[in-house]
Amino acid sequence: MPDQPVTEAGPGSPVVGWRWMGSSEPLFLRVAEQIERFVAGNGLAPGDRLPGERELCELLGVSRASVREALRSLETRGLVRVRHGKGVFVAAPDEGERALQRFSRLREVGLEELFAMREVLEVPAAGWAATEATDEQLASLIATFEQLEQAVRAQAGPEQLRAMDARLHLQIAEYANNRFLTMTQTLLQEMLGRSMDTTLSVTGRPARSVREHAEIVNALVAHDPARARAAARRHIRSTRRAALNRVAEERQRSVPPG
Amino acid sequence: MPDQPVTEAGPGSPVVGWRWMGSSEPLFLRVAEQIERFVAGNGLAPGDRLPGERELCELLGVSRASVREALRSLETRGLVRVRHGKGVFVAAPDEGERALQRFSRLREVGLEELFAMREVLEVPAAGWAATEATDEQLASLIATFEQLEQAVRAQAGPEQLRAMDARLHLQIAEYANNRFLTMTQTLLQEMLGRSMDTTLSVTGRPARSVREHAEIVNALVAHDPARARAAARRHIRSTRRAALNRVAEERQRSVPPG
DNA sequence: GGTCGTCTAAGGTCTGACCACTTTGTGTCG
DNA sequence: CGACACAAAGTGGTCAGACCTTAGACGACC
Repeated sequence: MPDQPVTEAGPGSPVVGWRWMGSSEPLFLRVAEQIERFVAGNGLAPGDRLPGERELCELLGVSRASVREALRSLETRGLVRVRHGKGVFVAAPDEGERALQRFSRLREVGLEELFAMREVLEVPAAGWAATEATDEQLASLIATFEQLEQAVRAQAGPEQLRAMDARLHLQIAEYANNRFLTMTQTLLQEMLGRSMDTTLSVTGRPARSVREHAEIVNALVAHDPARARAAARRHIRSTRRAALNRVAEERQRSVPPG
Repeated sequence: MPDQPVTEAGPGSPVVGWRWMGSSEPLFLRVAEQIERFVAGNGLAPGDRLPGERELCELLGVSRASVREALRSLETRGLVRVRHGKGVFVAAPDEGERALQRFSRLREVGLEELFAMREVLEVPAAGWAATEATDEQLASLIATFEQLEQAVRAQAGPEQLRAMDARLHLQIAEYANNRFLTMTQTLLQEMLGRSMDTTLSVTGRPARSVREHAEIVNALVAHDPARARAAARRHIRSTRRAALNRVAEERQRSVPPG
């Protein structure tokens, strides 16, 4: 009985058309999309009111429960504001919220861009951390470093190595005492992890990586910002070189010259 | 008539207790909170299953519609995953998503931190933009600059000045051709705007601001990265000094020395 | 032994009713 | 005439119960 054209949907407004059209995507999701389209299509601006729940039901040919679930979803996403006794309104997500949403959709960023950002963020972070880190924090940092060292010696899997590497850098960022920086660095590491085929993660030369990390940690322990910055810069550049080379190799292997 | 104990809620499970207990917070919101608490309280880990919808209804003493709306909200926030025919599960938001959420909750960041980040981000951005911006982009940048200049000449309100200032800097970041940087810069500007009392926005000395912006724009037009970086650094530092001074004054005025 | 139904539990949707909040208009009283 | 009170309409909020669809498990049949 499903997979049939919905009953008397005359040529007037076949908004839904076919129910269960194969995809079996939940109804409320499609309703949410349709409401989004409605807003965009009719050029509704933030603050504008859109049809009431009951009206939307009729418009879209679904029950009120589905419309309400769709609205809850849209409201949670900040696209819509539902006000008891007044109606449903297009919300005005502040610029920051919108940027965040675009951020979360920004899945694919080039490796070059990400590595450029690493240098931008991590070099000053290392400098600040050298100035500001407490002895306690330095001890914790050393512990993390030693774990990394041990993991390399034990020839741990690349997945694990990458996680430890990320953790070390994140820790340094944290000790720079700048919450915005910490957040951004977290995001960056996350996207880097996703962008690199996990297998070619820790740049290939674990031994070298350990040496470079050691230089950074030593500079931090010595409270020497300039040396910390330099060490961080060297490390990131070397990592970048290795990663990009790998990617190039990979590409060459899959698409042989012809 | 509200503000009364809900009817025959015996001592069995007075989970809800009083409806409309003053706050009139929608039920489904409270339900969502309770489910969150349930997950946290019982130490449920990502992947764990939580009680079915009908069970939750009974547990919380509400209807299934409310439970479902709450779940929709939680699902949209990525805290929960609802799977047809199987049940409701605690979701495993990836680290990036969680960082993003913390980011959006991170409302109050010190001005010092934000200005430090401005320097970190905008100085290299100016350098890259000097190298990479196309003639077309430079023309657009100049247009923006002239609008700012004109606004200053016309003694526009601080609100508007700040918006134009933000737009100019955002544009530069964009021309650096690094999507991650652009996003981060957008977020930063947004938080700066929120952190400064809007009135003390554009640092006070509009004329000086225009001159400094002019230096940056000129360096970009000349495709001179070093000069662009230097100009950007000067501008940000001068802006920071002015802003922090203002804040200090403000504080002194409201809390006179004792 | 593998395959195919059937049964069960779970989410998905619908219906219609009623409750609560807002606004508005209207009517009464000062 | 004006101000306040109340009632009605419109809109979101909640409830109750029913039925449908899906996923998985279990058992009968080939």
